[in-house]
Amino acid sequence: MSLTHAILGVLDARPMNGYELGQFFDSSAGWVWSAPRSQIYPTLRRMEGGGLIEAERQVRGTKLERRVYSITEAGLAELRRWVAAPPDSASRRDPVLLQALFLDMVEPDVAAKIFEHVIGEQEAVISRWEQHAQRLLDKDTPLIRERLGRRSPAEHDTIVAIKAHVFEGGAAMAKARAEWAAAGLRLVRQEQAAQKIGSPGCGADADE
Amino acid sequence: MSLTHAILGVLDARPMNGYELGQFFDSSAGWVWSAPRSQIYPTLRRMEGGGLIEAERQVRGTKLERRVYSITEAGLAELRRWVAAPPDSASRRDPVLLQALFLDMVEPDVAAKIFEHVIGEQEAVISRWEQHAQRLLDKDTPLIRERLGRRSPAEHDTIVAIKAHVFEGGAAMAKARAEWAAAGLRLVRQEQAAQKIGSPGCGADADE
DNA sequence: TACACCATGTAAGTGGTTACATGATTGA
DNA sequence: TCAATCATGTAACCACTTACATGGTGTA
Repeated sequence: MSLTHAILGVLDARPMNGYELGQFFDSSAGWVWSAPRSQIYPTLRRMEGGGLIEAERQVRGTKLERRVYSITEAGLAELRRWVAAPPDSASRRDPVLLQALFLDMVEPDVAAKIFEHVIGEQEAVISRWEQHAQRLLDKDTPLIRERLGRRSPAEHDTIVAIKAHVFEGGAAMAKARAEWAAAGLRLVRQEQAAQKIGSPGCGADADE
Repeated sequence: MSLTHAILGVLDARPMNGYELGQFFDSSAGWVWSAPRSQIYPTLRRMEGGGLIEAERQVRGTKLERRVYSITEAGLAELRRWVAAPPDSASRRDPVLLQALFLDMVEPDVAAKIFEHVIGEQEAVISRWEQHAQRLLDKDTPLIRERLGRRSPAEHDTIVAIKAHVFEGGAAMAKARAEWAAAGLRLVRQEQAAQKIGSPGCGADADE
């Protein structure tokens, strides 16, 4: 139940309603975890039932009600317990690796397109993660300010260093993936070249 | 529906029954994708219904029946279609990054233990992926032999190069993760040291 | 005859996605 | 008054996990 803990971690920075949480998870800040609102609202109700968070009803205008949730002592304890527990190594399935496993079944130029697609995608991901890491180091995101406001100034540098490190990690993983795809691209380009030389019967065949 | 395609990819090497597929997905070869048998059997039935695979009933002894599935022309076409299609970039949630995001909430030595745990775990993963990559390059796994048996010898080196590249990719991702965790460990160790110097009141406080 | 392995499933539950439903408030 | 945004949900579905159920076969 990672969503529960993601929500606890956000509400530890400041109280929010479901709508705001949804916006947050949609933003780049929520890149590490995300959830549609249809999952957020029921989860909040469940968490409230479990005593991890508590709601304060507010009314905008005359009728529009919103439920602003804050983390409780029990929620804080649960968050700390979960953070300190060894992460369970669930089998990480990777659809892209699975697809690449069968790339020998298609023409080299099709395989090349797949790798190029991955490279482009990952490059966008890298810059997004890195930008956010920098913003955190600069203490320049809406949430980090609020979060730091509740902590002693002596801790501030450590806190942003750890949070930024997570986003640098996301960038690092994306880089590894992009480099892997680039190597794959070189691999299929070689294959493509070998095919061109081999096919018009201009001699010098490899293994026969 | 990645499991469907994973199964198609395996059955393209040779016909198998559900039990064998289960064994395969449990083995290191199935590290890229896995599924419990409770998911495999219904999926096979669905795929048979869809005409992607066809079953041959075999009887061992007098009563024990097994259904050996082979890929059909339609299945092969679907596999090729899926392989050539651009991978959809589903938001990749990462529970470990999420957990690390809140590591500032616990004592530095607890955070250090988490990072150490990740490092140890990833190192085991790296060697497994790398070993399998090497076995593929050596054409030395049960499945790759059967797979190559159905392809022209001229293709063999390309095929194993691509498949091995996938496992090298898995290793590369795990390495990136291990390095990230190692950097995280250095980060919290620094913090730990700063805390020790700072706490007994021996002066030289940073930011005040 | 007992144990490891072969073989195929069902059922209940979780976490997440997609689509749909409803209505209030604010500002151009 | 119209559109964008605020606000909270329900329903159906999908992929996957965990637990349970059943029985045959080969061999020590």
